[in-house]
Amino acid sequence: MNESPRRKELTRLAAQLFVQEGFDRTTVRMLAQEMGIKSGSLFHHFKDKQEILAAVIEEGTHNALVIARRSIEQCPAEPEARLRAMARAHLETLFADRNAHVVALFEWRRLDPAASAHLSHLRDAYEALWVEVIDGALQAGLIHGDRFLVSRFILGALNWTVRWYDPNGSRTPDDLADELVGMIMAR
Amino acid sequence: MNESPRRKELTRLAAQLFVQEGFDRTTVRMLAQEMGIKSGSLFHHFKDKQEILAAVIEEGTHNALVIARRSIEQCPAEPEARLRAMARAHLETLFADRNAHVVALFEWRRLDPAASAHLSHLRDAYEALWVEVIDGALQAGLIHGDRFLVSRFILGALNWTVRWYDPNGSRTPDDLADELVGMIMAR
DNA sequence: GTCTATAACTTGATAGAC
DNA sequence: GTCTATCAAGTTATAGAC
Repeated sequence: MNESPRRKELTRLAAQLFVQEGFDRTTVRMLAQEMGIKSGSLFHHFKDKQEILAAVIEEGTHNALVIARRSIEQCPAEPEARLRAMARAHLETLFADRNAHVVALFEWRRLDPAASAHLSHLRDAYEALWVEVIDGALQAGLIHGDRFLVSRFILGALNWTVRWYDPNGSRTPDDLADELVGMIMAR
Repeated sequence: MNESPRRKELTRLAAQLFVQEGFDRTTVRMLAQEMGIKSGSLFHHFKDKQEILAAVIEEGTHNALVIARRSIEQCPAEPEARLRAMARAHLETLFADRNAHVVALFEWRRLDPAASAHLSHLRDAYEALWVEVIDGALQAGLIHGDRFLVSRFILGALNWTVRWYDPNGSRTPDDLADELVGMIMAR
């Protein structure tokens, strides 16, 4: 993979537009303008528009995986702390980090089959990490339910925050994460 | 509002395509073909593409509201039954009913400001119904947390099922609803 | 690495006949 | 209510100069 600093910078700008407008409504002209170049020059860095999307989604998923791993390594080994750390990490990559993870979650369907197949191992690794942490919480009796469904519900609740959460409001992403974990914990 | 049977039928078909392809990628030619007419004829029924989206979203949100109201009227008045009924109704409109509610949830942002303003009362009424039911569950000590956040998390978990749930699998939408309610209930 | 210019095509929408 | 024919504008992507 091409990993020039220039390309990384352009990928970051693309992620921002993809979140604001959606992939389909974002034109190469809009991308070029945001990057301060003309639309023709874009294709020196990316083969086509699809490749820009793939680059954004790869970065977003990779970031999420790295940050989540780091978070659970650095936190106490208790199931509750690990669950909280995962939820916090997820919202951190969604709101505090760049927008790439949001694009990965909401525009995955727009990837062509080849790119999707190539990147699915990253997504699978991230979801496996979640299931692992949730398994720990289940075995500790902290939460209850089916491991698969619990993961899906928690991730759904977290992902949907993109649609309503206002980062300029009074609550921090960490507050949200803690509230969600509190909601599902047996008392 | 124009409510001819023909227009209703076309709206139903549009909803299906909007779910499959997304609003932006669905062209008026695709819509026309699905409806068995030519693209020019479409504009006899709808002023423009935006109006088709507005019609779909209005129907989807209206349906969701009607079905949810009926569900909690017909179920026992206990907080747990009502919560369960709301979750089941939500997934019913998402999967068993037509696709219009899915479009309402995932393509709301594509509405122009005028249409969004005109339809927001429907969405607000639906969300108010949720908050009402959740308030009951909170007061009964069935669940715990902030009423606003709990509503958002539950709706997020339910909405995101669209992205992973396979209606042809072994679980029914009702199973999902019950599992979700079970997950958040204090024991 | 960026520019200009443009090819090749698709888009939403209209006009007028039937 | 549907058709055909078509328009104007916008789309992705390419070619070759600098």
